[in-house]
Amino acid sequence: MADAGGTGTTGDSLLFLTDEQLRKGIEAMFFAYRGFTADPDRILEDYAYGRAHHRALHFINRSPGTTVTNLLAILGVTKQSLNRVLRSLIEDGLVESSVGRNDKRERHLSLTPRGLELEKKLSDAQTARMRAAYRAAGPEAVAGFRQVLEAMMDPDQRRHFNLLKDQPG
Amino acid sequence: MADAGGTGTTGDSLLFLTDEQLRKGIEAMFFAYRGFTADPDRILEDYAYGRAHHRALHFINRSPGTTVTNLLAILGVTKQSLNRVLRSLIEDGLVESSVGRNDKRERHLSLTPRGLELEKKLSDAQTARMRAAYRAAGPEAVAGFRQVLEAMMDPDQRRHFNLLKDQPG
DNA sequence: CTTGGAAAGTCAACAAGGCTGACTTAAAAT
DNA sequence: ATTTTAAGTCAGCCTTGTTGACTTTCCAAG
Repeated sequence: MADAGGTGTTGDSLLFLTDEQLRKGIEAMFFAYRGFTADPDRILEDYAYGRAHHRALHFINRSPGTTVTNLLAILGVTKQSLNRVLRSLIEDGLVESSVGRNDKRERHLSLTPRGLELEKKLSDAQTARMRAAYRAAGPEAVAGFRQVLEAMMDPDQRRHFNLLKDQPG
Repeated sequence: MADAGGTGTTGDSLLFLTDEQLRKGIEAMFFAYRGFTADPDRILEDYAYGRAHHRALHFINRSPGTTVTNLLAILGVTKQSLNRVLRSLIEDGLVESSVGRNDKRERHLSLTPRGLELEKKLSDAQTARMRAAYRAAGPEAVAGFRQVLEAMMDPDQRRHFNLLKDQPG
């Protein structure tokens, strides 16, 4: 923690590493995450679903045909937690679970037309805010935003994040 | 939604506003927020406290003497939710609640030495990750990170965020 | 001085969504 | 044939959010 205050002897400006700046970054994450989830949350109320359902819909849409095990690793929750959410989505006809071809133990998950519809509704709401923020901040700010977020992830999370990259979606 | 794909006629590069880029931003927020909370969460386990306790400690530390009403507005939860958390922190001697001078209905909240100690422990853990991420990404990336986060906030949240700015803390 | 309303706190009940632990079934791998 | 893996289920618990109803305290306006 030497020179964390940035007032030391390094000529290079490290003022962006002061405790005050870091604290503000923490607070920015807190307030921004609330905005980030606010719009989908409002929509989900009408469906008696929660954030957990949204996450499942998002990542199944993102990687159609993914297995339950893979989804568990991405979401970082227990099998029981995910199962509760998945069961209701399957019962309601938003998600389809099909037995694996090669390995019949696996279940491959995909969205039904109704599932795609809700996912799009949620995604549109969340993306609208994101787009406005991106547009307001500009491309260079967005690049920085993405760099810092990626650096904040745990290595495992970053691996999952990068595996999602550039998929045909 | 016109030209959201960025393949249209605008000569200006709007590739950072493609649906794919926005989706990646959403996923980056999700994975990064998990990293963001991971370290404090581990510490809180030892104290039988949760994230809600951490948030209360953080903002009381940030604005010593703040009132319950102000804290409610910042945290965006109900009085009952906050009260449960606050009560346990007061009972355990981490937070002090004192009757207001001018308005004796108000309670002014501040951290006790023990409260300061835990807040520092949590803050140090969270700040360490933040500092590493900032350092890895560099000052310009950090500026962009902050710009985008601020643009994502709801106006009310942004107001609270900016009121916290540059306090003597 | 009385009264209306704001601030704070409390009690009860409930829901979402995490968790652990124990257990079953089916199929793949050894 | 046995072990391991993938999936699913049941039961129970915790945290943290919610509503609604209610009390106490106290400022401020009529």
